[in-house]
Amino acid sequence: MEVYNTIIRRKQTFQPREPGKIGIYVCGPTTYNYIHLGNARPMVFFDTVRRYFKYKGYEVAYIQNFTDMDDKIISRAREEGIDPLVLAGNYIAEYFKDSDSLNVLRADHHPKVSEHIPDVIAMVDTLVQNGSAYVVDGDVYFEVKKFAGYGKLSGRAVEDMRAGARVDVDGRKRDPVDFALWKSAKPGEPSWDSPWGPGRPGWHIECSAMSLKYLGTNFDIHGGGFDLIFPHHENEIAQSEAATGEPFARYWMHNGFITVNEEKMSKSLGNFFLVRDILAKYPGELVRFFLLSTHYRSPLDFDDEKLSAAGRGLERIKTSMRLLNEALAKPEGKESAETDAEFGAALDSFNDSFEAAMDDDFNTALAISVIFDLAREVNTAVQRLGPVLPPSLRAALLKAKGLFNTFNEVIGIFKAEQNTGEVLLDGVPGNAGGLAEGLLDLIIEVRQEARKKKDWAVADRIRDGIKDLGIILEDTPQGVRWKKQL
RNA sequence: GGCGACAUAGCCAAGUGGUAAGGCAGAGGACUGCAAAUCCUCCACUCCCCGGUUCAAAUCCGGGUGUCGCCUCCA
Repeated sequence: MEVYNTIIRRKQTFQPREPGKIGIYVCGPTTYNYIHLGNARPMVFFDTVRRYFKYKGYEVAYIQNFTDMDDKIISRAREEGIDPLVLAGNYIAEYFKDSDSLNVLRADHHPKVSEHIPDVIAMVDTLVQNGSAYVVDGDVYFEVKKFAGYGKLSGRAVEDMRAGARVDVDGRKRDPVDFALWKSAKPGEPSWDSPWGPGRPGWHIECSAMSLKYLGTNFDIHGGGFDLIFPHHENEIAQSEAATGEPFARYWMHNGFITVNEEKMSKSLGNFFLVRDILAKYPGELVRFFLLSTHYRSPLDFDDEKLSAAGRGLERIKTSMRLLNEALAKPEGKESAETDAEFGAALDSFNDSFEAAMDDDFNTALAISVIFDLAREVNTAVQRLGPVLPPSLRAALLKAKGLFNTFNEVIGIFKAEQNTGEVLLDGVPGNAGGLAEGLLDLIIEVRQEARKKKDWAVADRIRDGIKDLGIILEDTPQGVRWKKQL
């Protein structure tokens, strides 16, 4: 399979460090707020990468960190008058609520900086000892000019960076491009003891320390958003390779941005959408589907209309699943001569197409188009079906169902239980749901009686009225089907 | 200023040398009491513009225009 590697700027045949095993490290959020859609893209995308490798039979170690200690967390905690780690912990809990909604599986480890201070200190110490870093008044800086390969990921020359430095130079640094490994604590700031005095880790060092701890050197995939290429990942490479003397990561994968009105969505621009707020209006699977419907390296513009349009497409796939299950529920009947042989044959090609798409740098947009092709094929086969199901068609439908499930295992856009089309009413679990559904069944029954009497005025009034409440009724030869409006 | 990415129909979006996937919207038809859902048909002589290479280019090369991003915390 081919994977685009940022460090060489082109696709490359993927070869894991060890056959059959893959280690992935993805940079997670700084937890001082709820996550926004821009954070969700790498979560969903790399989750899909991980799912696909598993599907391919690899043993995957998937690590995603939380930055639970940094300047923004400290200032936010100060505003709210609570302990920074408590604040960060709260948002980590909220993070998981959102990631669950997006069908993102838990990582094998979710390391936090605050719990890896000894690892960070050991690494910084190594860098100081071997001359890659220097200490100034309790701060420790990495000396960029000591690392010959600096700039290899982002394709920049150190000279250019000096020329373009926009920020006031910290006079204590030997060179403007040097960056902090350890920051001494100002009065009142949380801190840990270290050989250089009380302080806390710089931003970049945590990812180096934790990825190396869990995955070792030269691990397979390091991922994150495009904006992390420089300086974050560039610095990670420098400090990691300077510390270990070995290659850091083999493949660097970076997802493109979510934009709003063609502008980058970001916390600093203030034009971000919280996942939480989007989830209040749209199902998590739809958000996930939307995020995967564009190739991960392309920018993705977000607005309600685009999400809705994607929703109508997703609905088509779900409808197909529902029709498929309805057909499978029919009693078995006689083999009919005209059973569509092409159907079975067409099915065979879908799995190959799906894998080919995913093998080509995780082309989820193309992979999803294969799901649409499958849906059409299923719908066509089911369309002319009578009251009974011939055995050969049953076999083919079961095969199609297996394909849907396989694809879904990777893409993760619907939950298995939802395949039947049994959609729960909004926010009414348990008894209340039973009540709501009971009322719904009753009103449908009444409407059927009206239809029997050809009282179309009453029948239509019920259908229209119920639609305003968000329930769509569909009359079919087999009876009435209802579903929640998206 | 330095570095980089992208430009495909009304919209979203695949496609990196062989003659334009898929989805949404739209038009017509089948089905339906009418709808909905579903199916069938149609919907880019053309891929930002201009040159070039080639038997052949949306795809490669050169130039131009436009948009976006990184260089500062950011996924």
